[in-house]
Amino acid sequence: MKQSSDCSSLQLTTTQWALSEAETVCQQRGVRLTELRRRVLEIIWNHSSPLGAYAILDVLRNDGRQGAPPTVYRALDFLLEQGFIHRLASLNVFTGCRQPGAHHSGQFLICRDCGQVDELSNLTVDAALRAEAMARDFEVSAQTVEVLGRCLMCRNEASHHAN
Amino acid sequence: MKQSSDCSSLQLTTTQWALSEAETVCQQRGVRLTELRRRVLEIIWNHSSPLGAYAILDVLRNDGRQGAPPTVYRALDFLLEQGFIHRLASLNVFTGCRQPGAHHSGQFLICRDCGQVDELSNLTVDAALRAEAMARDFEVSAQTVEVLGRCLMCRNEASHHAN
DNA sequence: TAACAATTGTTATTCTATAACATAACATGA
DNA sequence: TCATGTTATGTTATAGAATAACAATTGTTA
Repeated sequence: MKQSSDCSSLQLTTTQWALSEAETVCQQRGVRLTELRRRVLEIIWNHSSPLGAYAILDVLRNDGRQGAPPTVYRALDFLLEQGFIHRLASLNVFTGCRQPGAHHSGQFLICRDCGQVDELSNLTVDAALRAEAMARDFEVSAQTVEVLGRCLMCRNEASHHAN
Repeated sequence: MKQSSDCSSLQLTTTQWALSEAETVCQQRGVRLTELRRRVLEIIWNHSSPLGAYAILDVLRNDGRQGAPPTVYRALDFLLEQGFIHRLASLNVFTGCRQPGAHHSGQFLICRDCGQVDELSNLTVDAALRAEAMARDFEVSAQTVEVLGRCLMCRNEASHHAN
């Protein structure tokens, strides 16, 4: 069994942890985490909330790198394929995956105010959806589970400003 | 308790049923199901699979009606607000709601081959997501639950062509 | 080094969605 | 009925998201 390192047990930022995990997985799989791909992954993890493709492109251009949309989308496609990031369909944004390389679909709580995302792995949800699919002879290839709402901090903010 | 009519118990097409339900709900709410809104709802229900906004626009233009994107999007916004249709975020398409007016989020099985959609109302999924949210002090405003895959018919098609 | 594959650069285009303002239809009270 | 305000639609332009197609570059391997 592969022993996966845990973010909290090391003296690393989450970004550093994510990058080194990605390096490891890529080596194991014989695929290349190029400078560009690495940088895009870093940009995503450095940001507190998920980023859109064009926001990532802006950062790349700030780096001094030349680039057009395909540059970003190709890197994103790679990172998605390898399971290093997730795409949130309801917002057209990308966020780092907490179980890199696992190729899972993921479930998300998304705050519509601050944009922060909480990634869940609720087996009940997953199992219930698979059961529904099976009952209908439906072959599942991907799940999109995104819960939009407001986090505690933003609710407190809002009620505070209301006074 | 309001007695809601059921599609299968009447000699109506599903489209006719959906339109008359919408009429009723609009009257109850004092909002207007205008010719345009009614027609957009009809277009969506008449089609076997969900439609994108621009596909709907094409149909409207075929009707001879003049129109630009905002024409369609405003009608869609109204229908979404009233709970007569759903938007499938993973495909950027719109599909008729089987419980019109209920303002629920819905759960969907979407066949990536034929595009057909099955709308679920799985309480376990809903409850599990709400529980996760509550545990994190997260206030839910909408759920996006979309399962992408292949329906039985399309799987049979595929294996048949493979021979 | 030659040849091939994988990656990135570049230009253009398609698809999705909204901003902003003009016009038309509807409702309401004087 | 007409003046007024509101709601809905028409219209033009643009923003935002994603991909097609081809060129140039880099990496790898025989």
